[in-house]
Amino acid sequence: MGNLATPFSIGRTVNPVPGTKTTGRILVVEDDPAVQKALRRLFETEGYTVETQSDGQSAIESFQSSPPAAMVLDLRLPKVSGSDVCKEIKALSPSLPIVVLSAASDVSDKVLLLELGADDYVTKPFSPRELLARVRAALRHTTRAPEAQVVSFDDISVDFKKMEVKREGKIVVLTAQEFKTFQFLVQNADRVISRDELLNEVWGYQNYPSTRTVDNHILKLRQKLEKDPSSPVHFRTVHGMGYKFVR
Amino acid sequence: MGNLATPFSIGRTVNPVPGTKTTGRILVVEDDPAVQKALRRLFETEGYTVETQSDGQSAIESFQSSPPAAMVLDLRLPKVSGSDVCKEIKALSPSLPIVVLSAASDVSDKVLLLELGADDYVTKPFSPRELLARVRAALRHTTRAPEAQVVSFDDISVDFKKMEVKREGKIVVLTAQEFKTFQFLVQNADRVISRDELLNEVWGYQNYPSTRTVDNHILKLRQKLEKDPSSPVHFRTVHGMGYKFVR
DNA sequence: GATTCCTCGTCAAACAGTTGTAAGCTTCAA
DNA sequence: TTGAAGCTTACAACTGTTTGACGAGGAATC
Repeated sequence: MGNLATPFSIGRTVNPVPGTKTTGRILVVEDDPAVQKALRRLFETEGYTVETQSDGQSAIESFQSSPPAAMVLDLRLPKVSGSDVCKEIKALSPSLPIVVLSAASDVSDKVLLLELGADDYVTKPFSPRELLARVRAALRHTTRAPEAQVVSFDDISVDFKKMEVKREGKIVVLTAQEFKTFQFLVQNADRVISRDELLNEVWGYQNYPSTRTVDNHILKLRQKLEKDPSSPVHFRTVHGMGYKFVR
Repeated sequence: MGNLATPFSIGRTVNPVPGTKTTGRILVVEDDPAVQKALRRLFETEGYTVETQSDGQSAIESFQSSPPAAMVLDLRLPKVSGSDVCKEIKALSPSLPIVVLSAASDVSDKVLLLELGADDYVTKPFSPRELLARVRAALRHTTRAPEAQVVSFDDISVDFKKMEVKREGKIVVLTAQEFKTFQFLVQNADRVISRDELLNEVWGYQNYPSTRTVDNHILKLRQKLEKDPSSPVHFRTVHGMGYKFVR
């Protein structure tokens, strides 16, 4: 199910898997409990994980302890104003998408938003769908990595845009999950990857199946892509550790 | 504001192609230093080179000494007005994309903009993402080879200008939404496109229907354009991912 | 080298999620 | 008021994923 390339696993850079669903953790900063609740529901029903904070100070702390995939920020906040939160966070992490909620009067002032560094905004009262759409758009644009679109090796070539894998010139049909797994492995070639990591990165937070599931997907990939699936060359097992993809 | 995502803004297709390189030099003409700074940051984080000028006179001089790839121009400028700058530069170099920043009151009449020769405009306050999108779109105009106005395949031909689709020489009537969907798919042929992306790009922010709606439109397109709608050749389903249009 | 414990590969049934389709509803404009 | 477009809903049909069982193969210990 959902996945997102959690861009922020602890202390390591992970290649996001593009083309996956845009789920992930969203930090909602809003002081009105009613709105907070509504926003939580809105995003959760769409498969996002939601963290809420009611004031600017805790928002920044939360951001620092575990950066979310995107942020929805009310400009009217107690203590530290939303504007300051926005500026501060954008200074720390320019690529983090921030969508600002504001009263119409807040943004009457020329280009305030631009100066804040916010990516987008909706004015209250806003349509839930519009907010959703904007958050999605914001996420999508940052998620899209300008990575190689086509990778070839051996007699195999992969086109990530088309989501197409060829072997000896013939198209090999991979399922969505197989493809995501393959893509992650390819983009992390030569590195040993544990089942847990695969589950985290390819499957994501939402559902977390057993490690046997990973085995099965590796099995399928071997069957479909290895010359001799019983003695795999590319999809190597690292006993007691996980798997390693070698070109 | 016009809907960015609709393929019909300003008489031309906004085709958000992912992976498009966003490089080039942008000349920003803006007198407010704060806004100037914010714009610089906005574009620079996206990989553009930015040159700023604070008044019309220097803008024109800068343009003449080294023409940029695109221009962002505030209408309210000291000395020479933005309008005059726009006219003058468009006279010198009609193909240079110019996106105008204006207060809502300035452009009460769209005709004005046409007279100026501006390619697009955003009114303050604007969403940074929107400005970015419009500049990108404007750049694509000139950067890209002009897109085919007529596309043919199989026994189908589409004339995007006329908004006319023919099958076996006979006109097939598509509704507006069907046509937009079709157009987006055709212009992103071979790429797997998720329902979310379609909703964002074809439907846009203002209304954001359920993903089932997308299915229905695909259904209609298949019925109208596929030889055998029950085993579609062109409008392919990519299970768990979305759709892919193949010629 | 034999024994034991653990990990991994494999399979097919059960389950869950996704998509196709039709029918009804809402909206908007004529 | 009516009709067309397009959105929503419901559900069946389908496809892919997960699980659990079992045996084979490694690793560690003696």
